[in-house]
Amino acid sequence: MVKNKYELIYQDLAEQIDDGVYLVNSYLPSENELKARYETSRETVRKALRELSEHGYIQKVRGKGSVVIPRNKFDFPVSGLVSFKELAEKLNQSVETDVNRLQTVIPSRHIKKQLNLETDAAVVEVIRTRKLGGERVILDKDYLLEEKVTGLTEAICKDSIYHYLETALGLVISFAKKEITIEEPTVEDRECLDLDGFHNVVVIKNYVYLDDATLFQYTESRHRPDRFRFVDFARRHTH
Amino acid sequence: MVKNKYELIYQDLAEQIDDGVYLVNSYLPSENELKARYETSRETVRKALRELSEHGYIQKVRGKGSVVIPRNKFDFPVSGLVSFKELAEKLNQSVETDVNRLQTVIPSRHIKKQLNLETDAAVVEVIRTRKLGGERVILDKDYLLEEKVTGLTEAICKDSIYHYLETALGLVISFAKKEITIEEPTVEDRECLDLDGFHNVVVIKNYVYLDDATLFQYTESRHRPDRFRFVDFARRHTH
DNA sequence: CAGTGGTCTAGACCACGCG
DNA sequence: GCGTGGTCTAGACCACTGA
Repeated sequence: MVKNKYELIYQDLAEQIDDGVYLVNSYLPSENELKARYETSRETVRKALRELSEHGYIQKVRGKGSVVIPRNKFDFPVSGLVSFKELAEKLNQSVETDVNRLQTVIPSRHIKKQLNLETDAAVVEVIRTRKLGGERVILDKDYLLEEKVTGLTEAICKDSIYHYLETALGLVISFAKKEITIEEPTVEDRECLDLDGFHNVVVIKNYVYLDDATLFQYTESRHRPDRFRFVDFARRHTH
Repeated sequence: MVKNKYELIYQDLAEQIDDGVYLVNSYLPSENELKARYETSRETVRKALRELSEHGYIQKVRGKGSVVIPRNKFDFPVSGLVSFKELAEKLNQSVETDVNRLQTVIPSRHIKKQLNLETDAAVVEVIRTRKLGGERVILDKDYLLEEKVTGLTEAICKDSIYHYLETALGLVISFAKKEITIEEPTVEDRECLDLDGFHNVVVIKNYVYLDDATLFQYTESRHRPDRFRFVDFARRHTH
């Protein structure tokens, strides 16, 4: 697997920041210095720095340089489109997934609308509960276009759907639109989650798109409120 | 106010997408075509297209072109660091802000920790309630470094603090780290909000940084759950 | 095959920070 | 004035798409 030059520079610098080679509030070497060090052009260095900036590693200050900014390595990275399995690995928590349902269905009107379907294309419905510390705290309902996701099995759903799609099927997940709201629990929520005394659930609706800009998945992730946390890094855009 | 070339191209294309000149699922002109049309270099066109892509206007597909993707113009843009006033204008709702408190204080230990203060630097505390349709549904608690925000008045707080900082004081807000959780209402929440029967509040903690990478504001925004909605556009990052 | 976007280069000029 | 990052250019080569 050959990497791009800017990708190598990005990873090298990101690793050094994570390892404390460059401390928070200190400056990275200047662009000219990096250009010499990596034997490349300045635009290539700048591309790596741009990615570091977008991902919350550095802040560029005109006339001065690139400052390393604070970054909690173990934060919940929902905003970057991370799957539950990847997340669980980062958090290093005891987690478990139960597959309640896995079937191909003709989508209901509601699901057709969410997936923007004109025709009666078949849809794979996956319903899973996620346990943290033995309690069922997340209910995930996925609806995927069947034509794109052949060969889903219960074992795959217990592991990671994304991992399967990306490695086995070669699909490239590109972007998602996400919506977070607070709702009253449904009957299904009460059945599938250990809600104890909680009066609300946090609902995350996800519309996931592939590389070629086609919408191929709609997901509802329903969380018990005490176990929900969302962190985000946002840059201010003025246009 | 002179604009950069890529900024002009960005705005021109964004406007045309919003106006339906380029429809969802259709392609923008190719980079070479745009380069000729705007009489510029390809890298400059690419910079404009990169911004469109980051902001959820287009998806670039190799070998084919830039596809316009769906985008709800009136969505709640919390993720881009937008102030309540800017938001209210977009939503075109009847909104009102009450300033409950505006004072300079020696920060408590908790606030010092949030703002990462070593010394006893003075902090301006602003507490506001936001009304939507006559009901008090948001409680905003802001803590700003006093040395940076001289001259705050109640009238400014009723309008928009960000607007004052950016225009009158020339501060440049650059990025923020945000955390969303669900909590039990405090006594203060019960006093300041019309909670009716709601058992939870949505708490958004914001750590806001300036241009020069200094942390200068900590904000807690406490929402009644039925009036809370957060939407986000996220690209998948694989590194 | 021609056309598209992705990467990379070498160089130019500008705006800003700081001494 | 010097070093920093920000913008812009003209050109090269590659990888991918689709006819």
